[in-house]
Amino acid sequence: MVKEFNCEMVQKNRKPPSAAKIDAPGAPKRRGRPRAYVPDVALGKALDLFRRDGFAATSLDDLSAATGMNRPSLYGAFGDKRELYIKSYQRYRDEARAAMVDIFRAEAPLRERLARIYAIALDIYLSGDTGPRGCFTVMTAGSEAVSDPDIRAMVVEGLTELDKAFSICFRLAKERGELPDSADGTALAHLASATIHTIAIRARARVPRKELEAIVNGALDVICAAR
Amino acid sequence: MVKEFNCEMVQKNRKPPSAAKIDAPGAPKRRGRPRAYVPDVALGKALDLFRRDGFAATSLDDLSAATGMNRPSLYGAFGDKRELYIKSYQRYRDEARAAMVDIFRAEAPLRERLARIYAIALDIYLSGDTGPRGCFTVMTAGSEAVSDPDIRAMVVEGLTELDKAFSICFRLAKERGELPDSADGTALAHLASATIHTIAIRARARVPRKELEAIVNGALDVICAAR
DNA sequence: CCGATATTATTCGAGACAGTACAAAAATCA
DNA sequence: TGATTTTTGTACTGTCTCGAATAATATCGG
Repeated sequence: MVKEFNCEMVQKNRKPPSAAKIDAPGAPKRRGRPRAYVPDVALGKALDLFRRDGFAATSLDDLSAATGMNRPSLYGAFGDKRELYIKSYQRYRDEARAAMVDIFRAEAPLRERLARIYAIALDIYLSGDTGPRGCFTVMTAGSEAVSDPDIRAMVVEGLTELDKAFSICFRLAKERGELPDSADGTALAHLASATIHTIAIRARARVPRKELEAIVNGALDVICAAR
Repeated sequence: MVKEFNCEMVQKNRKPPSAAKIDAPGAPKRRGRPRAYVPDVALGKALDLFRRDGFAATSLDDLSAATGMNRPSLYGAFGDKRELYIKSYQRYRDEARAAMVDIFRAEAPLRERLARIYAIALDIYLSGDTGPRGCFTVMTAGSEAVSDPDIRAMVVEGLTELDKAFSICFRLAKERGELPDSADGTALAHLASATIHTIAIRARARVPRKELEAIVNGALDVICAAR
């Protein structure tokens, strides 16, 4: 049974901000025993695990083994399992955003811009040593988002951020005359997001990249011919 | 850590077909102590739980409580947790198919047929006492499909079944002159499936029905205007 | 009525789980 | 050097987990 998170109780028993004070770049010399890990790479390893197995199927022992940190260090650095999941998700979003943001506004023609976005998305979704990792937003929507309001809020934000990026992309295309003014930019953006979602899901089911690319190309044919 | 299912070993230790012999309709009188449960409704309860919490976060105790069957009865009727999950998924697919199959081939005009499909999909995805249950195929793709080949095969089958249903729907529309011959039925089918997937995901994130309907309407505008 | 059969109910056990307590270790500051 | 601070490593707790073993119960065939 998934417990609803009782925010009041939980927060009362938790130290205020605590966990994971990342060292400022202008190193003011930390005091005690030095860390045996690099918080950033440890968070990356945790993200890998969560993306592969999901929240419930990932144990703290797994995370401990993958990060090389023992359990108390994990708590000290990132808080409990849920906090670590949230931080992992934020990290995922930051990476995905960084990989795509420039392309949405690039000078290239619409179709090329979109094609590059989908190529990067496929890279993200199909990567992974043990199998395709899919889209963390989509996976989180399917699992934790229903019962955990905070996580749900982040997922909704992730979904709408993508919608908006596509919207801006299509508005730009209309200004550049690549799409007629009559085209419904919002509807096209939702279709573009939907195409992202469908390839993320199919990637998880190990549908080969060639097929996913064919789906993307078909979608781009329809979207770029909108009137 | 999610264990890969070792089919050989597992199947070797398991009684041949065993579990869940559903009573034939022409009741030949069962022999021993009568069941205190109706297998079909118990399976429905199990499906509800799995849809809400996913495989990993649903315990046998939860299932036992929800079905009213104690653990040994669960095993006797459905096998272990994984088998129960698989049977639940098959049940879900059967129900979804039954709810939609007639509409795909109905005489109504294309847009109306599609609108009715999406209305039913939204009913399925938004229903649930404790929150929207989403699409079980999508949720399973996000979780178990990567590591479990059998489950993955069922998920792929579910995805392609929907693609094919939409394909047939669009072929019919072309025959009826509702779409030009030049329209790419396969691409449109994938877009239609993508729209199903995106509303399933957003439903899980508690996006309200009105917004989902707006997304559907926008998608139908584009799809039905294809040339 | 008695035996066979099939289900239920109780209980157990070995292991995994999340989270914490505590002492040892390694660095800085004085 | 010695005191302080922070992290590490080990061990522990109580709970939950799945699956199975056992015994009690209820129906049917004869």
